[in-house]
Amino acid sequence: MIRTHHCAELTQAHVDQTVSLVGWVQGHRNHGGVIFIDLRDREGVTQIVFDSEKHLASHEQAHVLRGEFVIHVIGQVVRRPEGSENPNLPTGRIEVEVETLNILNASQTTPFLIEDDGHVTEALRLRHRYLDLRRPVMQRLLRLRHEVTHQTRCFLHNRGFLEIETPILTKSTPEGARDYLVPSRVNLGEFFALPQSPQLFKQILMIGGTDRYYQIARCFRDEDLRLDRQPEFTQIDMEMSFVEREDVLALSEEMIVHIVKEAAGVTLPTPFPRMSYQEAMANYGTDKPDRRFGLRIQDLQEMAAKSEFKVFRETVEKGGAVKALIVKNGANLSRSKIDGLIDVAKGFGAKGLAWVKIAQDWQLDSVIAKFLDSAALRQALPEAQPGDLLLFVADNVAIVHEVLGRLRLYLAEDLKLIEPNRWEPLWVLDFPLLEFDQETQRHVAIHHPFTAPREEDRACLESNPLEAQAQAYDLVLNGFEVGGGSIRIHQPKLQRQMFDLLGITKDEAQEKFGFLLDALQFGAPPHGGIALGLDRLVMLLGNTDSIRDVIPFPKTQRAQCPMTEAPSSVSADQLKELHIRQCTDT
RNA sequence: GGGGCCGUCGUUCAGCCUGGUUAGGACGCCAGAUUGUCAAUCUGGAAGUCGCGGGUUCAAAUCCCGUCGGCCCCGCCA
Repeated sequence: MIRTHHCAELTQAHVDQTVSLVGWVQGHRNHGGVIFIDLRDREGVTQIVFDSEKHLASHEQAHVLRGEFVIHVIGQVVRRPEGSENPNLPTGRIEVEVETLNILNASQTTPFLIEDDGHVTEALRLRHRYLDLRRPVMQRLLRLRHEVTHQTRCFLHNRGFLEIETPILTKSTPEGARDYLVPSRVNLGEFFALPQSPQLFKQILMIGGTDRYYQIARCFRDEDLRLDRQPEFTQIDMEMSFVEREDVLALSEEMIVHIVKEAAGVTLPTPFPRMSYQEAMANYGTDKPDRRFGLRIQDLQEMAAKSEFKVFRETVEKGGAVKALIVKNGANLSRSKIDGLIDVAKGFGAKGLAWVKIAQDWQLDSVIAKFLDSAALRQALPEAQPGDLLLFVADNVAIVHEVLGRLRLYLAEDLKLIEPNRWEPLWVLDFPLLEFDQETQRHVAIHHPFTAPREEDRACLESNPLEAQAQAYDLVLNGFEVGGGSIRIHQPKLQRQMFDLLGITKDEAQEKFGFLLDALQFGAPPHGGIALGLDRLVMLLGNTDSIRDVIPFPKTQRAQCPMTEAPSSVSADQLKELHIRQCTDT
């Protein structure tokens, strides 16, 4: 070993020892007769000193050192002179007087400084990710991610789960996201698909008698990117046999609490609150409510129906909805600020945004005040008080929820309603099984086609399938969907019925999912599971605002890697071997 | 496919609205000075096709059009 210690290790206890350190030159402070350098490695920083009076040769050598040179030094640990300790550094009470300097590698001047608060554009960071990763912030996030996966493995191992790998080269499936395709040279004209999730394999594993499976599984979806979405991402994927919904919820809740506590030191409030999908939509306008702040959506249907305000009354008469947000102490917002909110609401799809300031004694201050009955409003909104601002949207229910749901998040950000270090996990339950897709004029599964309906809804699958509820559940943390799962269909007859409802013919079903239908006929156990979004979870725990910060080598929004410049064109020979011809449609 | 913001020395920003000096600051870089710094300091210096292309104009970093790239959002993400 070249080194005897890492760069965050030395303390007063090591004084007088001769040590050997390696690392990167973080900065140099040249005082003439003495040169200070911060030596950095993964663990931290130690100050090393080149003193011309003590070690003239190494001091002479040290003049060539520049940022990010890789060096090896041997020297004595000494206590720093009185008054020159650095309390901000764990190693700040000591330094190493260098006797021998060995330059292991030089470095060009870096395109940006290796420091946490360096203002650098992300594009440049990604192009030189090897430099970006040297920053302590990134080291911290890499380590956090490792801790999360490590704790996951510890927990699930102790609960009897087996870690099992499933294929990366697999079969394209018709439903869901776009597949990434991989041509097969051996089977010309045919393609593998990269898995969107290991869904079918984990079900097959249950049928294979594995009982409890998990995998830190890479998943691929060829869809557009967002700040919390990458084309390849990682799921903590798990499945259990002979379980009901409560079993999966209980075990995954316990697991999350364990991981988050052990990996990040965060204590989540337990038990996790639960909310139906209907409740989430009605109160928060989304299926992933951020409950770190209030600002719940208020229903004003009754009041609006009787209102003299034509927009409200006619909306109700036409079957629409009228709902509102109560902005606490919002009456002091300026008119121009409110005009800004109106524009924001329009941007979210609203035709308009009515507003009312509640003044002293429930006097209403608004351009529509004369149409509104203060007493009726007061009765409809028991939580509202003088000093508050009311924001109304009247439209069809879907738009009202969309607009108020997004406006709610906008206001939380804008008015700084979210206290830091607050954690709000939430189970969202009772999802509908199906929804009707106007575009294709057919039913589509809300979760996926293998999700079981509630037992009591089996009958209405035939008569009124849109009424059926799924045995599905989502885990929401601070407004992000960090997990989802369901109890699966384990009876072939029900699975066929489901495919029928989705408009998948028998032939199609057999061609695409035949192996599952076959397997279900040979004694498939009841089973269910869940998949957690590892990247999103680490992003939240790491208190960073982009999924790219917790993926070592992420893609940009155009799904490219700035460092490797993937994807790239390939040689004509490679294509020829695969019998692939490129056509350029213009 | 659509909407929004952004692009200026190595980096990060100002300048652009209201066209007109030599495009400016900070950090970094280079050279010199300096024995207790840790955002070291002091002195001096180098460094810019103003993303790219076209247009308007006597004159474009600045106005207009297009295009490329980055980010955010809608669609999409069973």
